Amino acid sequence: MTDERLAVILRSNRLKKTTRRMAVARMMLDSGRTATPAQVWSALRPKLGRLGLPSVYRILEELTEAGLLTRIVRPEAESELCYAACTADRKHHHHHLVCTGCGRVEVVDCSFRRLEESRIRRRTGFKVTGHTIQVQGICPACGDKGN
Amino acid sequence: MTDERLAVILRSNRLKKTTRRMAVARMMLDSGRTATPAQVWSALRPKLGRLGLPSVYRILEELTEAGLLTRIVRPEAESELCYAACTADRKHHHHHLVCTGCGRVEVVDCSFRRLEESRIRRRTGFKVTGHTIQVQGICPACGDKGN
DNA sequence: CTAGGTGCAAACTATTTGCAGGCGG
DNA sequence: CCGCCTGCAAATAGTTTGCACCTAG
Repeated sequence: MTDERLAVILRSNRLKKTTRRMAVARMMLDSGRTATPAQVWSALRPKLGRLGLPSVYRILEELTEAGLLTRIVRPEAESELCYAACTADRKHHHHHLVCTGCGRVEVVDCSFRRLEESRIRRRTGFKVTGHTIQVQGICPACGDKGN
Repeated sequence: MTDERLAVILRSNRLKKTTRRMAVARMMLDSGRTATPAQVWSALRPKLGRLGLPSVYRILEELTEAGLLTRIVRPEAESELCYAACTADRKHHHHHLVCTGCGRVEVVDCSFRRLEESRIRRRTGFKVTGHTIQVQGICPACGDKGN
């Protein structure tokens, strides 16, 4: 994504185009990988001079709110916040596929609703209102390295 | 589950049959609902006299290790530990269906592997190594109440 | 200019650990 | 009576908040 497009998105979410926001957004969008607040902080602090960890938390949250990022749950560290860029259309329900080797994130569209909801209702009587699917895997690059 | 059966499971996991462990296990098994450490603590403290919150954390962890409980992720409070009794066979891969009304937990067997893994591999090249599915819904009892 | 952004310090929350004393087998 | 169990206090880790100063628009 271009800086211009990014700036437009920030503006339409009433967020000023600041050095820190642009840097965080750039890093997340360009890497296509998961990152924790602490990881973002240590990656950007050298380049930005002073950078507060609380600012990183705030910015990641704002960018998520703005639809640029998404929260990722890593089963091995559920309690730690983790984000990834997500440029997929929000209206199109989808899931994230996370490489346990490098943190790379891919989007897969969702077949869960169609396939499972009626089956679950029939068997348990539960009316399904939502679901969270997080798929772990090894991306092609990491797979090649490993073998 | 009977107290005898419970005691056997504790013993086979090299855990002594103590008042606290039995009380926590009983509460979780009998309710069939999710509970956080703090909830377990406030429910049992009156009955047990002194009970340390750290003990509750330790016991919930041990019972999970012993296969009596399972960790539940609630999307609305991901960072807080939460457990539920899970008597389903571990070898039989399954998912948990959590009622957002009352915390009741049901088991649904897993159709994800069969249905999705090959599709994902074909489309993205990722080799799927694991997945977490948490389904939220409204149980029949809560549904009736609501309407 | 002025509202929003940011660094820093400090507060908070949930969780974990160390250890002295207690209790089950 | 030995070694696991537990309460308590304190430490930790991650996250959030308050506030004075700064900067984009």
